[in-house]
Amino acid sequence: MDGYDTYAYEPFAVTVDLAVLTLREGSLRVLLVERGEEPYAGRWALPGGFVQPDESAETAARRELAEETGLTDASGLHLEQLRTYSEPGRDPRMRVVSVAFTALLADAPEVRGGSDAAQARWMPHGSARALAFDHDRILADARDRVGAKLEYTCLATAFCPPEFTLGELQQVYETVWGTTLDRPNFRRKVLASPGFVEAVPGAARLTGGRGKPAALYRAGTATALHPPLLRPTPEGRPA
Amino acid sequence: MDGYDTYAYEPFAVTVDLAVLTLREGSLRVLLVERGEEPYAGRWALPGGFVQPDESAETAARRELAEETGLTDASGLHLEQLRTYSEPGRDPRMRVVSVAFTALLADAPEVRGGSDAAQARWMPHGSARALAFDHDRILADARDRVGAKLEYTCLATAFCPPEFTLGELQQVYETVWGTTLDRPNFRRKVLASPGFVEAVPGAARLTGGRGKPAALYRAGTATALHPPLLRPTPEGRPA
DNA sequence: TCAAAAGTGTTGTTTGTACACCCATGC
DNA sequence: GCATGGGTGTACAAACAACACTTTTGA
Repeated sequence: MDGYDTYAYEPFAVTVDLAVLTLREGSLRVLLVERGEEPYAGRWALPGGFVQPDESAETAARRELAEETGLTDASGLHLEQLRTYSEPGRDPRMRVVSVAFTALLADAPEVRGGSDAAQARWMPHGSARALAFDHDRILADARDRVGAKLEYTCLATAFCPPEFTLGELQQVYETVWGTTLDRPNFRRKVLASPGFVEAVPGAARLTGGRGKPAALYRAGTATALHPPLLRPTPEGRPA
Repeated sequence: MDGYDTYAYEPFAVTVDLAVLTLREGSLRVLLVERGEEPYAGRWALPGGFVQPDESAETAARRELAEETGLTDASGLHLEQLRTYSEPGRDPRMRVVSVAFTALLADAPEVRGGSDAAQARWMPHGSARALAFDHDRILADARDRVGAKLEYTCLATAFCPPEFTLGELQQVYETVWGTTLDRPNFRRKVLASPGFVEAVPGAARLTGGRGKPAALYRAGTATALHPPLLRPTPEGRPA
Protein backbone atom coordinates (compact mmCIF):
# COMPACT_ATOMS: atom_id res chain seq x y z
CA MET A 1 0.00 0.00 0.00
CA ASP A 2 1.71 3.10 -1.16
CA GLY A 3 1.23 6.18 -3.21
CA TYR A 4 -0.82 8.17 -0.82
CA ASP A 5 0.48 11.32 -2.38
CA THR A 6 -1.58 10.57 -5.44
CA TYR A 7 -4.93 11.10 -3.83
CA ALA A 8 -6.48 10.82 -7.23
CA TYR A 9 -7.84 7.41 -6.33
CA GLU A 10 -11.13 6.32 -7.71
CA PRO A 11 -13.96 5.52 -5.32
CA PHE A 12 -15.13 1.93 -5.43
CA ALA A 13 -18.22 0.37 -4.01
CA VAL A 14 -17.28 -2.59 -1.84
CA THR A 15 -19.78 -5.37 -1.35
CA VAL A 16 -19.88 -8.83 0.11
CA ASP A 17 -21.39 -11.89 -1.57
CA LEU A 18 -22.18 -15.05 0.34
CA ALA A 19 -22.24 -18.62 -0.81
CA VAL A 20 -24.20 -20.12 2.07
CA LEU A 21 -24.12 -23.89 1.86
CA THR A 22 -25.94 -26.52 3.81
CA LEU A 23 -26.98 -30.15 3.50
CA ARG A 24 -30.59 -31.10 3.34
CA GLU A 25 -32.15 -34.38 2.33
CA GLY A 26 -28.85 -35.67 1.11
CA SER A 27 -28.11 -32.86 -1.28
CA LEU A 28 -25.93 -29.80 -1.14
CA ARG A 29 -28.03 -26.64 -1.08
CA VAL A 30 -27.18 -23.03 -1.54
CA LEU A 31 -29.07 -20.05 -0.23
CA LEU A 32 -30.28 -17.80 -3.03
CA VAL A 33 -32.35 -14.65 -3.10
CA GLU A 34 -34.49 -13.41 -5.94
CA ARG A 35 -33.51 -9.97 -7.07
CA GLY A 36 -36.21 -7.34 -6.88
CA GLU A 37 -34.57 -4.74 -9.07
CA GLU A 38 -32.54 -4.15 -12.18
CA PRO A 39 -30.11 -5.26 -13.19
CA TYR A 40 -30.96 -8.92 -13.22
CA ALA A 41 -34.42 -8.28 -11.76
CA GLY A 42 -36.20 -11.58 -11.15
CA ARG A 43 -32.95 -13.54 -11.36
CA TRP A 44 -31.55 -15.56 -8.50
CA ALA A 45 -28.42 -14.29 -6.84
CA LEU A 46 -26.20 -14.93 -3.86
CA PRO A 47 -27.18 -12.87 -0.83
CA GLY A 48 -24.95 -9.94 -0.07
CA GLY A 49 -24.76 -6.19 0.03
CA PHE A 50 -22.71 -3.12 0.64
CA VAL A 51 -20.03 -2.89 3.28
CA GLN A 52 -20.74 0.01 5.60
CA PRO A 53 -18.06 2.57 6.50
CA ASP A 54 -17.64 1.31 10.04
CA GLU A 55 -17.50 -2.43 9.49
CA SER A 56 -15.16 -5.02 8.05
CA ALA A 57 -16.19 -7.30 5.23
CA GLU A 58 -16.66 -10.10 7.76
CA THR A 59 -19.00 -8.00 9.85
CA ALA A 60 -20.89 -6.90 6.79
CA ALA A 61 -21.30 -10.50 5.70
CA ARG A 62 -22.90 -11.50 8.99
CA ARG A 63 -25.14 -8.45 9.01
CA GLU A 64 -26.34 -8.92 5.45
CA LEU A 65 -27.10 -12.54 6.04
CA ALA A 66 -29.18 -11.69 9.07
CA GLU A 67 -30.99 -8.90 7.26
CA GLU A 68 -31.80 -10.79 4.12
CA THR A 69 -32.53 -14.21 5.48
CA GLY A 70 -32.81 -14.06 9.26
CA LEU A 71 -29.79 -16.33 9.80
CA THR A 72 -27.59 -15.37 12.72
CA ASP A 73 -24.38 -16.54 14.26
CA ALA A 74 -26.39 -18.35 16.83
CA SER A 75 -27.42 -20.75 14.08
CA GLY A 76 -23.87 -22.17 14.17
CA LEU A 77 -22.70 -20.28 11.15
CA HIS A 78 -19.19 -20.91 9.86
CA LEU A 79 -17.96 -17.98 7.79
CA GLU A 80 -14.76 -17.76 5.81
CA GLN A 81 -13.37 -15.64 3.00
CA LEU A 82 -13.38 -17.19 -0.43
CA ARG A 83 -11.74 -14.55 -2.59
CA THR A 84 -12.33 -11.08 -3.96
CA TYR A 85 -13.83 -10.46 -7.37
CA SER A 86 -12.79 -7.18 -8.87
CA GLU A 87 -13.01 -7.38 -12.65
CA PRO A 88 -14.20 -4.08 -14.10
CA GLY A 89 -17.58 -4.61 -15.69
CA ARG A 90 -18.78 -7.37 -13.37
CA ASP A 91 -21.54 -4.95 -12.42
CA PRO A 92 -23.05 -3.22 -15.47
CA ARG A 93 -23.53 0.12 -13.78
CA MET A 94 -20.66 0.90 -11.52
CA ARG A 95 -17.33 -0.20 -10.20
CA VAL A 96 -18.00 -2.81 -7.57
CA VAL A 97 -15.38 -4.88 -5.80
CA SER A 98 -16.89 -7.81 -4.01
CA VAL A 99 -15.40 -9.83 -1.19
CA ALA A 100 -16.95 -13.28 -1.47
CA PHE A 101 -17.48 -15.55 1.52
CA THR A 102 -18.30 -19.18 1.97
CA ALA A 103 -20.68 -19.87 4.82
CA LEU A 104 -21.47 -23.33 6.13
CA LEU A 105 -24.52 -24.17 8.12
CA ALA A 106 -25.62 -27.27 9.97
CA ASP A 107 -29.35 -27.21 9.62
CA ALA A 108 -31.22 -25.26 7.01
CA PRO A 109 -33.75 -23.14 8.85
CA GLU A 110 -36.60 -21.72 6.86
CA VAL A 111 -35.56 -18.43 5.38
CA ARG A 112 -37.62 -15.38 4.62
CA GLY A 113 -37.07 -12.65 2.12
CA GLY A 114 -35.63 -9.53 3.67
CA SER A 115 -34.97 -5.91 2.97
CA ASP A 116 -33.94 -6.08 -0.66
CA ALA A 117 -34.69 -9.65 -1.51
CA ALA A 118 -38.04 -10.57 -2.99
CA GLN A 119 -37.67 -14.06 -1.62
CA ALA A 120 -34.99 -16.34 -0.28
CA ARG A 121 -34.69 -20.05 -0.94
CA TRP A 122 -32.51 -23.10 -0.40
CA MET A 123 -31.71 -24.31 -3.91
CA PRO A 124 -30.02 -27.64 -4.70
CA HIS A 125 -26.50 -26.85 -5.79
CA GLY A 126 -26.97 -28.54 -9.13
CA SER A 127 -29.97 -26.50 -10.17
CA ALA A 128 -28.49 -23.14 -9.23
CA ARG A 129 -27.59 -21.81 -12.65
CA ALA A 130 -27.70 -18.57 -14.59
CA LEU A 131 -27.36 -16.49 -11.47
CA ALA A 132 -27.03 -12.73 -11.53
CA PHE A 133 -23.66 -11.04 -12.04
CA ASP A 134 -20.71 -13.44 -11.82
CA HIS A 135 -22.38 -15.44 -9.09
CA ASP A 136 -22.25 -18.68 -11.07
CA ARG A 137 -18.52 -18.50 -10.91
CA ILE A 138 -18.41 -17.52 -7.24
CA LEU A 139 -20.64 -20.43 -6.38
CA ALA A 140 -18.50 -22.84 -8.39
CA ASP A 141 -15.37 -21.53 -6.69
CA ALA A 142 -17.01 -21.96 -3.29
CA ARG A 143 -17.95 -25.53 -3.98
CA ASP A 144 -14.48 -26.39 -5.22
CA ARG A 145 -12.91 -24.84 -2.18
CA VAL A 146 -15.18 -26.61 0.24
CA GLY A 147 -14.58 -29.94 -1.46
CA ALA A 148 -10.84 -29.44 -1.24
CA LYS A 149 -10.88 -28.25 2.35
CA LEU A 150 -12.77 -31.32 3.49
CA GLU A 151 -9.62 -33.24 2.69
CA TYR A 152 -7.17 -31.45 4.90
CA THR A 153 -9.21 -29.50 7.44
CA CYS A 154 -11.92 -30.25 10.00
CA LEU A 155 -14.38 -28.18 7.99
CA ALA A 156 -16.89 -31.01 7.68
CA THR A 157 -18.07 -30.50 11.26
CA ALA A 158 -19.34 -27.06 10.23
CA PHE A 159 -22.06 -28.84 8.26
CA CYS A 160 -23.12 -30.75 11.36
CA PRO A 161 -25.20 -29.79 14.40
CA PRO A 162 -23.34 -29.37 17.73
CA GLU A 163 -23.71 -33.08 18.42
CA PHE A 164 -23.60 -35.48 15.52
CA THR A 165 -23.00 -39.11 14.65
CA LEU A 166 -20.13 -40.41 12.57
CA GLY A 167 -22.68 -41.49 10.00
CA GLU A 168 -23.82 -37.91 9.63
CA LEU A 169 -20.24 -36.75 9.30
CA GLN A 170 -19.64 -39.34 6.62
CA GLN A 171 -22.70 -38.15 4.73
CA VAL A 172 -21.17 -34.68 4.60
CA TYR A 173 -18.15 -36.07 2.80
CA GLU A 174 -20.19 -38.27 0.53
CA THR A 175 -22.60 -35.53 -0.45
CA VAL A 176 -20.01 -32.85 -1.13
CA TRP A 177 -17.65 -35.19 -2.94
CA GLY A 178 -20.34 -37.16 -4.70
CA THR A 179 -18.72 -40.45 -3.74
CA THR A 180 -19.35 -43.25 -1.31
CA LEU A 181 -16.89 -44.12 1.43
CA ASP A 182 -16.26 -47.31 3.32
CA ARG A 183 -17.88 -46.86 6.72
CA PRO A 184 -15.48 -48.86 8.89
CA ASN A 185 -12.45 -47.19 7.35
CA PHE A 186 -13.99 -43.73 7.54
CA ARG A 187 -14.75 -44.18 11.20
CA ARG A 188 -11.23 -45.31 11.96
CA LYS A 189 -9.63 -42.42 10.12
CA VAL A 190 -11.79 -39.84 11.83
CA LEU A 191 -11.19 -41.28 15.29
CA ALA A 192 -7.47 -41.53 14.59
CA SER A 193 -7.24 -37.81 13.78
CA PRO A 194 -6.58 -36.15 17.12
CA GLY A 195 -8.81 -33.15 17.69
CA PHE A 196 -11.17 -33.82 14.82
CA VAL A 197 -14.07 -35.08 16.92
CA GLU A 198 -14.51 -35.86 20.59
CA ALA A 199 -16.98 -38.32 22.00
CA VAL A 200 -19.97 -37.17 24.01
CA PRO A 201 -19.86 -39.71 26.85
CA GLY A 202 -22.84 -41.94 27.08
CA ALA A 203 -24.87 -40.14 24.46
CA ALA A 204 -26.51 -41.94 21.58
CA ARG A 205 -29.17 -41.24 19.05
CA LEU A 206 -31.27 -43.19 16.60
CA THR A 207 -30.72 -42.03 13.09
CA GLY A 208 -32.96 -43.66 10.53
CA GLY A 209 -35.65 -44.70 12.99
CA ARG A 210 -34.15 -48.17 12.76
CA GLY A 211 -30.85 -49.70 13.59
CA LYS A 212 -28.46 -49.44 16.46
CA PRO A 213 -28.33 -46.02 18.11
CA ALA A 214 -25.17 -44.16 17.15
CA ALA A 215 -22.74 -42.58 19.55
CA LEU A 216 -22.59 -38.81 19.49
CA TYR A 217 -19.57 -36.63 18.90
CA ARG A 218 -18.73 -32.97 19.10
CA ALA A 219 -16.35 -31.00 16.90
CA GLY A 220 -12.85 -31.15 18.34
CA THR A 221 -10.39 -28.35 18.78
CA ALA A 222 -8.19 -29.05 15.78
CA THR A 223 -8.68 -27.15 12.53
CA ALA A 224 -6.19 -28.95 10.33
CA LEU A 225 -6.28 -32.64 9.52
CA HIS A 226 -2.96 -34.48 9.63
CA PRO A 227 -2.93 -36.85 7.92
CA PRO A 228 -5.59 -35.66 5.48
CA LEU A 229 -8.69 -37.57 4.53
CA LEU A 230 -8.12 -37.90 0.82
CA ARG A 231 -11.02 -38.36 -1.52
CA PRO A 232 -10.88 -41.49 -3.63
CA THR A 233 -9.10 -40.63 -6.88
CA PRO A 234 -11.64 -40.75 -9.69
CA GLU A 235 -9.77 -42.72 -12.33
CA GLY A 236 -7.89 -40.45 -14.68
CA ARG A 237 -7.51 -37.47 -12.41
CA PRO A 238 -4.26 -35.69 -13.28
CA ALA A 239 -3.32 -36.48 -9.70
CA MET B 1 -24.92 -8.17 -4.05
CA ASP B 2 -28.14 -6.35 -3.56
CA GLY B 3 -29.57 -3.12 -2.35
CA TYR B 4 -28.74 -0.93 -5.28
CA ASP B 5 -31.69 1.25 -4.45
CA THR B 6 -29.79 2.50 -1.46
CA TYR B 7 -27.18 4.43 -3.34
CA ALA B 8 -25.99 5.82 -0.07
CA TYR B 9 -22.91 3.62 -0.24
CA GLU B 10 -19.67 4.87 1.16
CA PRO B 11 -16.69 5.22 -1.16
CA PHE B 12 -13.74 3.04 -0.30
CA ALA B 13 -10.21 3.17 -1.53
CA VAL B 14 -9.18 -0.21 -2.88
CA THR B 15 -5.53 -1.16 -2.87
CA VAL B 16 -3.42 -4.22 -3.49
CA ASP B 17 -0.59 -5.42 -1.25
CA LEU B 18 1.95 -7.95 -2.42
CA ALA B 19 3.90 -10.50 -0.45
CA VAL B 20 6.56 -11.30 -3.04
CA LEU B 21 8.58 -14.29 -1.94
CA THR B 22 11.69 -15.85 -3.33
CA LEU B 23 14.54 -18.08 -2.25
CA ARG B 24 18.04 -16.78 -2.14
CA GLU B 25 21.08 -18.28 -0.49
CA GLY B 26 18.99 -20.85 1.26
CA SER B 27 16.63 -18.45 2.95
CA LEU B 28 13.14 -17.25 2.25
CA ARG B 29 13.14 -13.60 1.27
CA VAL B 30 10.38 -11.10 0.93
CA LEU B 31 10.39 -7.98 -1.19
CA LEU B 32 9.94 -4.84 0.88
CA VAL B 33 9.91 -1.17 0.06
CA GLU B 34 10.79 1.68 2.35
CA ARG B 35 7.97 4.15 2.71
CA GLY B 36 8.78 7.70 1.72
CA GLU B 37 5.82 9.39 3.35
CA GLU B 38 3.58 9.45 6.36
CA PRO B 39 2.12 7.47 7.79
CA TYR B 40 4.86 5.01 8.62
CA ALA B 41 7.49 7.12 6.80
CA GLY B 42 10.81 5.33 6.84
CA ARG B 43 9.21 2.01 7.76
CA TRP B 44 9.37 -1.04 5.57
CA ALA B 45 6.18 -2.18 3.89
CA LEU B 46 4.90 -4.62 1.33
CA PRO B 47 4.81 -3.17 -2.16
CA GLY B 48 1.37 -2.25 -3.43
CA GLY B 49 -0.85 0.62 -4.40
CA PHE B 50 -4.21 1.77 -5.55
CA VAL B 51 -6.36 -0.15 -7.95
CA GLN B 52 -7.22 2.01 -10.95
CA PRO B 53 -10.79 2.35 -12.23
CA ASP B 54 -10.18 0.28 -15.34
CA GLU B 55 -8.27 -2.65 -13.90
CA SER B 56 -8.87 -5.68 -11.73
CA ALA B 57 -6.96 -6.25 -8.53
CA GLU B 58 -4.83 -8.83 -10.35
CA THR B 59 -3.91 -6.36 -13.05
CA ALA B 60 -3.17 -3.70 -10.48
CA ALA B 61 -0.91 -6.09 -8.61
CA ARG B 62 1.20 -6.77 -11.70
CA ARG B 63 1.37 -3.11 -12.59
CA GLU B 64 2.38 -1.98 -9.12
CA LEU B 65 5.04 -4.59 -8.91
CA ALA B 66 6.53 -3.48 -12.20
CA GLU B 67 6.34 0.19 -11.24
CA GLU B 68 7.85 -0.13 -7.81
CA THR B 69 10.44 -2.77 -8.39
CA GLY B 70 10.85 -3.42 -12.11
CA LEU B 71 9.65 -7.01 -11.85
CA THR B 72 7.52 -8.18 -14.75
CA ASP B 73 5.61 -11.26 -15.72
CA ALA B 74 8.48 -12.24 -17.93
CA SER B 75 10.45 -12.91 -14.75
CA GLY B 76 8.31 -16.01 -14.24
CA LEU B 77 6.05 -14.43 -11.68
CA HIS B 78 3.42 -16.57 -10.01
CA LEU B 79 0.63 -14.42 -8.61
CA GLU B 80 -2.30 -15.54 -6.51
CA GLN B 81 -4.82 -13.96 -4.19
CA LEU B 82 -4.22 -14.36 -0.50
CA ARG B 83 -7.20 -12.65 1.10
CA THR B 84 -8.74 -9.24 1.55
CA TYR B 85 -8.08 -7.10 4.60
CA SER B 86 -10.88 -4.72 5.35
CA GLU B 87 -10.85 -3.85 9.05
CA PRO B 88 -11.80 -0.22 9.58
CA GLY B 89 -8.81 1.58 11.01
CA ARG B 90 -6.14 -0.49 9.32
CA ASP B 91 -5.11 2.76 7.64
CA PRO B 92 -5.04 5.67 10.09
CA ARG B 93 -6.38 8.22 7.65
CA MET B 94 -9.00 6.71 5.45
CA ARG B 95 -11.06 3.68 4.69
CA VAL B 96 -8.88 1.36 2.68
CA VAL B 97 -9.77 -2.15 1.64
CA SER B 98 -6.76 -4.09 0.49
CA VAL B 99 -6.67 -7.19 -1.66
CA ALA B 100 -3.49 -9.02 -0.69
CA PHE B 101 -1.58 -11.24 -3.09
CA THR B 102 1.14 -13.78 -2.73
CA ALA B 103 3.71 -13.70 -5.50
CA LEU B 104 6.38 -16.34 -6.00
CA LEU B 105 9.51 -15.79 -7.96
CA ALA B 106 12.28 -18.09 -9.08
CA ASP B 107 15.30 -15.89 -9.01
CA ALA B 108 15.59 -12.66 -7.12
CA PRO B 109 16.63 -10.01 -9.60
CA GLU B 110 18.06 -6.83 -8.25
CA VAL B 111 15.27 -4.43 -7.50
CA ARG B 112 15.24 -0.70 -7.66
CA GLY B 113 13.10 1.78 -5.84
CA GLY B 114 10.26 3.09 -7.94
CA SER B 115 7.65 5.79 -8.07
CA ASP B 116 6.63 5.93 -4.44
CA ALA B 117 9.21 3.70 -2.83
CA ALA B 118 12.37 5.22 -1.44
CA GLN B 119 14.11 1.89 -1.93
CA ALA B 120 13.23 -1.73 -2.48
CA ARG B 121 15.00 -4.69 -0.94
CA TRP B 122 14.91 -8.46 -0.55
CA MET B 123 14.68 -9.03 3.17
CA PRO B 124 15.08 -12.41 4.87
CA HIS B 125 11.64 -13.48 6.01
CA GLY B 126 12.74 -13.77 9.61
CA SER B 127 14.02 -10.23 9.89
CA ALA B 128 10.99 -8.61 8.31
CA ARG B 129 9.25 -7.24 11.38
CA ALA B 130 7.41 -4.12 12.47
CA LEU B 131 6.20 -3.43 8.99
CA ALA B 132 3.82 -0.59 8.18
CA PHE B 133 0.05 -0.99 8.53
CA ASP B 134 -1.05 -4.60 9.10
CA HIS B 135 1.65 -5.92 6.81
CA ASP B 136 3.21 -8.10 9.48
CA ARG B 137 0.04 -10.06 9.57
CA ILE B 138 -0.35 -10.20 5.81
CA LEU B 139 3.18 -11.51 5.49
CA ALA B 140 2.61 -14.13 8.17
CA ASP B 141 -0.59 -15.23 6.44
CA ALA B 142 1.24 -15.46 3.13
CA ARG B 143 3.96 -17.62 4.59
CA ASP B 144 1.47 -19.94 6.25
CA ARG B 145 -0.48 -20.29 3.06
CA VAL B 146 2.57 -21.03 0.96
CA GLY B 147 3.80 -23.60 3.45
CA ALA B 148 0.44 -25.34 3.40
CA LYS B 149 0.07 -25.23 -0.36
CA LEU B 150 3.43 -26.89 -0.87
CA GLU B 151 1.85 -29.99 0.62
CA TYR B 152 -1.01 -30.45 -1.76
CA THR B 153 -0.25 -28.37 -4.85
CA CYS B 154 2.59 -28.08 -7.34
CA LEU B 155 3.34 -24.57 -6.10
CA ALA B 156 6.96 -25.36 -5.30
CA THR B 157 7.91 -25.16 -8.97
CA ALA B 158 6.96 -21.47 -8.90
CA PHE B 159 10.08 -20.91 -6.80
CA CYS B 160 12.24 -22.60 -9.42
CA PRO B 161 13.63 -21.41 -12.75
CA PRO B 162 12.09 -22.91 -15.92
CA GLU B 163 14.52 -25.83 -15.72
CA PHE B 164 15.56 -27.10 -12.33
CA THR B 165 17.02 -30.10 -10.58
CA LEU B 166 15.24 -32.21 -8.01
CA GLY B 167 17.76 -31.03 -5.48
CA GLU B 168 16.68 -27.46 -6.06
CA LEU B 169 13.04 -28.45 -5.74
CA GLN B 170 13.81 -30.20 -2.49
CA GLN B 171 15.54 -27.09 -1.18
CA VAL B 172 12.34 -25.16 -1.77
CA TYR B 173 10.48 -27.50 0.54
CA GLU B 174 13.23 -27.57 3.11
CA THR B 175 13.62 -23.82 3.21
CA VAL B 176 9.95 -22.97 3.43
CA TRP B 177 9.16 -25.70 5.92
CA GLY B 178 12.36 -25.33 7.88
CA THR B 179 12.92 -29.08 7.88
CA THR B 180 15.17 -31.54 6.14
CA LEU B 181 13.82 -34.25 3.92
CA ASP B 182 15.20 -37.61 2.91
CA ARG B 183 16.56 -37.15 -0.60
CA PRO B 184 15.82 -40.61 -2.04
CA ASN B 185 12.28 -40.59 -0.72
CA PHE B 186 11.64 -37.04 -1.85
CA ARG B 187 12.77 -37.88 -5.35
CA ARG B 188 10.53 -40.91 -5.53
CA LYS B 189 7.45 -39.05 -4.31
CA VAL B 190 7.94 -36.24 -6.77
CA LEU B 191 8.49 -38.55 -9.72
CA ALA B 192 5.50 -40.65 -8.69
CA SER B 193 3.19 -37.62 -8.80
CA PRO B 194 1.97 -37.47 -12.39
CA GLY B 195 2.18 -34.00 -13.84
CA PHE B 196 4.30 -32.51 -11.08
CA VAL B 197 7.55 -32.41 -13.04
CA GLU B 198 8.61 -33.68 -16.43
CA ALA B 199 12.14 -34.61 -17.39
CA VAL B 200 14.10 -32.52 -19.85
CA PRO B 201 15.63 -35.29 -21.96
CA GLY B 202 19.38 -35.46 -21.90
CA ALA B 203 19.85 -32.27 -19.97
CA ALA B 204 22.02 -32.06 -16.90
CA ARG B 205 23.64 -29.40 -14.82
CA LEU B 206 26.29 -29.15 -12.16
CA THR B 207 24.95 -27.66 -9.00
CA GLY B 208 27.50 -27.06 -6.31
CA GLY B 209 30.47 -26.99 -8.66
CA ARG B 210 31.13 -30.51 -7.49
CA GLY B 211 29.34 -33.79 -7.61
CA LYS B 212 27.45 -35.64 -10.28
CA PRO B 213 25.56 -33.41 -12.72
CA ALA B 214 21.86 -33.47 -11.95
CA ALA B 215 19.10 -34.19 -14.45
CA LEU B 216 16.87 -31.26 -15.30
CA TYR B 217 13.12 -31.06 -15.00
CA ARG B 218 10.39 -28.68 -16.02
CA ALA B 219 7.16 -27.90 -14.18
CA GLY B 220 4.47 -30.33 -15.27
CA THR B 221 0.89 -29.58 -16.18
CA ALA B 222 -0.76 -30.61 -12.93
CA THR B 223 -1.64 -28.04 -10.29
CA ALA B 224 -2.84 -30.33 -7.54
CA LEU B 225 -0.76 -33.02 -5.88
CA HIS B 226 -2.47 -36.35 -5.27
CA PRO B 227 -1.28 -37.83 -3.06
CA PRO B 228 0.06 -34.83 -1.18
CA LEU B 229 3.61 -34.39 -0.03
CA LEU B 230 3.06 -34.06 3.69
CA ARG B 231 5.56 -32.26 5.83
CA PRO B 232 7.02 -34.31 8.64
CA THR B 233 4.83 -33.79 11.71
CA PRO B 234 6.76 -31.75 14.26
CA GLU B 235 6.12 -33.72 17.43
CA GLY B 236 3.11 -32.41 19.27
CA ARG B 237 1.31 -30.84 16.35
CA PRO B 238 -2.44 -31.13 17.00
CA ALA B 239 -2.37 -33.32 13.90
C1' DT C 1 -37.45 -62.85 12.68
C1' DC C 2 -36.04 -59.56 9.56
C1' DA C 3 -34.10 -55.22 7.91
C1' DA C 4 -31.37 -51.43 8.93
C1' DA C 5 -27.82 -48.94 10.82
C1' DA C 6 -23.75 -48.95 14.13
C1' DG C 7 -19.61 -50.81 15.29
C1' DT C 8 -15.38 -54.42 15.35
C1' DG C 9 -12.02 -57.62 13.29
C1' DT C 10 -8.99 -59.40 9.83
C1' DT C 11 -6.20 -59.79 5.84
C1' DG C 12 -3.46 -58.59 1.88
C1' DT C 13 -1.54 -54.73 -0.42
C1' DT C 14 0.33 -50.39 -0.75
C1' DT C 15 2.91 -46.71 0.91
C1' DG C 16 6.33 -44.57 3.73
C1' DT C 17 10.77 -44.42 6.21
C1' DA C 18 15.28 -45.09 7.19
C1' DC C 19 18.93 -46.45 5.70
C1' DA C 20 23.08 -48.54 2.86
C1' DC C 21 25.10 -48.23 -1.31
C1' DC C 22 26.80 -46.89 -6.18
C1' DC C 23 27.79 -43.01 -9.75
C1' DA C 24 29.91 -38.94 -11.72
C1' DT C 25 32.30 -34.89 -11.19
C1' DG C 26 36.01 -31.14 -9.38
C1' DC C 27 39.90 -30.56 -6.73
C1' DG D 1 41.96 -40.32 -3.79
C1' DC D 2 38.41 -37.90 -1.62
C1' DA D 3 34.79 -34.84 -0.87
C1' DT D 4 30.43 -33.55 -2.82
C1' DG D 5 26.09 -33.97 -4.62
C1' DG D 6 23.07 -37.19 -7.74
C1' DG D 7 20.75 -41.43 -8.07
C1' DT D 8 19.24 -46.61 -6.88
C1' DG D 9 18.01 -50.58 -3.85
C1' DT D 10 16.08 -52.66 0.09
C1' DA D 11 13.88 -54.05 4.32
C1' DC D 12 11.01 -53.06 7.94
C1' DA D 13 6.93 -50.69 9.62
C1' DA D 14 2.88 -48.16 9.23
C1' DA D 15 -1.21 -47.08 6.79
C1' DC D 16 -4.98 -48.25 3.74
C1' DA D 17 -8.76 -50.81 1.30
C1' DA D 18 -11.86 -54.35 1.09
C1' DC D 19 -14.93 -57.10 3.15
C1' DA D 20 -16.71 -60.49 6.75
C1' DC D 21 -18.78 -60.29 10.92
C1' DT D 22 -21.26 -58.88 15.39
C1' DT D 23 -24.50 -55.69 17.88
C1' DT D 24 -28.65 -53.17 18.76
C1' DT D 25 -32.58 -51.21 17.58
C1' DG D 26 -37.78 -50.82 15.18
C1' DA D 27 -41.24 -53.18 12.73
